[in-house]
Amino acid sequence: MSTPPSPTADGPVRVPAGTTAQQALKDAGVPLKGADGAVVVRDPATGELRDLAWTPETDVEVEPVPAASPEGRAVIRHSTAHVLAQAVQALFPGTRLGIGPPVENGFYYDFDPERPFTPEDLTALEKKMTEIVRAGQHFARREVSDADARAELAAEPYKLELIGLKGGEAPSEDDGASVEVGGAQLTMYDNLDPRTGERVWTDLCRGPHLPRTNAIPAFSLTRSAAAYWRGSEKNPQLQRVYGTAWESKEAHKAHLEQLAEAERRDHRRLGVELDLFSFPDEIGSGLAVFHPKGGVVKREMEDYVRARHLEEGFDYVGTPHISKRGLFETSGHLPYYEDTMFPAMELENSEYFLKAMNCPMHNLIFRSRGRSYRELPLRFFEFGSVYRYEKSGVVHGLTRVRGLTQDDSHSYVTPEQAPGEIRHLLAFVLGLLRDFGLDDYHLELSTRDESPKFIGSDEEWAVATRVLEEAARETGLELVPDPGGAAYYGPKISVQARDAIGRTWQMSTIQYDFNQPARFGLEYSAADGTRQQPVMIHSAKFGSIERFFGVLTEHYAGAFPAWLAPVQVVGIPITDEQVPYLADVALQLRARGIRVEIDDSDDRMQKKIRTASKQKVPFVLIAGATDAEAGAVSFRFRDGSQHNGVPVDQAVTAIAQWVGSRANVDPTADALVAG
RNA sequence: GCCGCCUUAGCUCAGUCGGUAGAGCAUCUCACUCGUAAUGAGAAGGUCGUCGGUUCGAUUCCGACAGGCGGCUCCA
Repeated sequence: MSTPPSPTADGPVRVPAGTTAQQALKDAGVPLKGADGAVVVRDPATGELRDLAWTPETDVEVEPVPAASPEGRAVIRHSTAHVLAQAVQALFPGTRLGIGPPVENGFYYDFDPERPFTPEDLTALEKKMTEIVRAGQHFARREVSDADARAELAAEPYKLELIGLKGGEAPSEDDGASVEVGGAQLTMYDNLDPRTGERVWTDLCRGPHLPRTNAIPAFSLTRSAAAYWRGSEKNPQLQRVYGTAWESKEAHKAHLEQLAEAERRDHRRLGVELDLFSFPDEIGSGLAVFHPKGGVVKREMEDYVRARHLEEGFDYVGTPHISKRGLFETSGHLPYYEDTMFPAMELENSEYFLKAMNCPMHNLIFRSRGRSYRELPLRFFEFGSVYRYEKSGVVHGLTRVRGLTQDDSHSYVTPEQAPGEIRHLLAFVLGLLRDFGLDDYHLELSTRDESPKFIGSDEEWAVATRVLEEAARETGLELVPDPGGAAYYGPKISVQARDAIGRTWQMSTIQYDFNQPARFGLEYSAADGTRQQPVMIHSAKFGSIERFFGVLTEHYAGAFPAWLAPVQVVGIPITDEQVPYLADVALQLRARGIRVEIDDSDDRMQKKIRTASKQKVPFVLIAGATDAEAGAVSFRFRDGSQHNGVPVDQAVTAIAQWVGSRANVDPTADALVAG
């Protein structure tokens, strides 16, 4: 017996009036089970998704939506969220319901329980959910009037609030409320016992849902945490339970494996294992120290970035870490950021702040003497250390710290030069990211919204935004709008890079600023002898060195490219006899600038290989008596491949060339021979 | 900042129903001298995050603080 081909899986299916969508799909041979099976249908008249039990009043053509599609997964996850809520109310009677939408890779449901959930509670909930899924309860849609819904949900204050929202302003998409009360008509979803038809549980919900709970192929709960009701810190906090659900057990397993991989790559874990950096309590939260091995990687990054800036026409400058209050008043930062800066120190009747941004100091360098149009574009660059008093709950490894170093530059240009300068900066930062092995990215354009925090005229914003947008479009990269995400002084482009396991990170930013030049009274002499105000373009290429360090560590899972690796070569003697021989090889490598160590410990050589592998050293050179007599060494690479009996001078040259090429792929026996 | 959880040797973690603690790895010493991911034996290492309370006695129970983790809010 074979499943008939489903030519209609992607095409429309006719649902006759008075027939359920499910029956019509079945008659048309559309699969209803498995990852390709339809879970809901799209009503082309409205574009909305409908339950399979939907029975149209007139003939209609619908599109089946398979489980293994973004919308199909969202339906599975939304239905699983309902099962979770039912399980919570079964195990913890009296718990009130918040909202429970699908999200990327899963779902959550917010609750107001008697007490917060423990990990054991989650295990018990998962078990209860499995029972509910196995029971095969029907999800039954029921339209209700607002008044009836209010009566029915008298004990659910949060749901009542949502009903209240429906009448007034539309619930915003991003607080998740729309999944419950998105339409004009309120609906309830009843979970019915498949044998008795008895109503087991019910929830205010817009739908659509799977036909039955046992149509949920695979799910698990992942964690619980607090979340503000409707996303505002002014509101009380509810207990949010996160879970994931998928169209198949395989997809579920693959997702859990991806989470495990992310954990293995966590830069905080690798930072300890590879002895790269730490956050001593004695210094303070969010303040990193780099150990010698991390210091090597950091310095290689900085050296390369500094060299590239010089090649691209930037002038390297230097500025102090603290400044008097007036500077940040002039720049206009203080009213916006004083509470996220470290508190002022009082000295000699002046208040000094640790700097949280570099631009004001660069402006002073610009202003230190008269400037000519002939000097423009004038580009100041430095590794500027800044300090930001991040709230205690947001500090996170190297990606969110309180002390960081920006590879920060400010280009001063004429208004006419601005578009060209932005193109130049964009090409530069994209090239830099590529040089470090990040080559998959999209751009985000952050603009102002109606908030009063943005300064400057509408026209100025319009010009700046248009200039940025045009330069961004020219790259051909995907451009995602981010309204309201701009800095107070101007719009920005940010580069979002995708790492080796598909996560995106905000890296570079390019900001167009017409405000600070005015506030600092910056000017240059134009060709006609008049004094003109330059435009200032802020740009951080990595964002912060610390953050980029963390991202690279995770991107490469700690196995840095050879040119960045803290230790590039480890020499392993078969017996102590070969230590002097390897020491000589090491000397030759060091003469070529290679970072090499000899493992002359009294471990067995197998153990030394294991140690070098765990340290993710790109080149292991092994030498025994055979090699020494032949004037050769034997290579072992990270992937376990070997290249034995290589004459020393060839080996030294091959390694030096590989490192010098700044290749971001792992060296292997084949690659080295080919190279 | 808010909510919850966590903090025992350098790392990962046991354990003590209240009577001052243990393993593996790492470190050090000795033996072994070995051809591509763990040789064996021994030693050393902890005022159980800090401060306070309860108690005859606190690493254990309670509280505060610090640091960490997961979220939320925030992110120039």
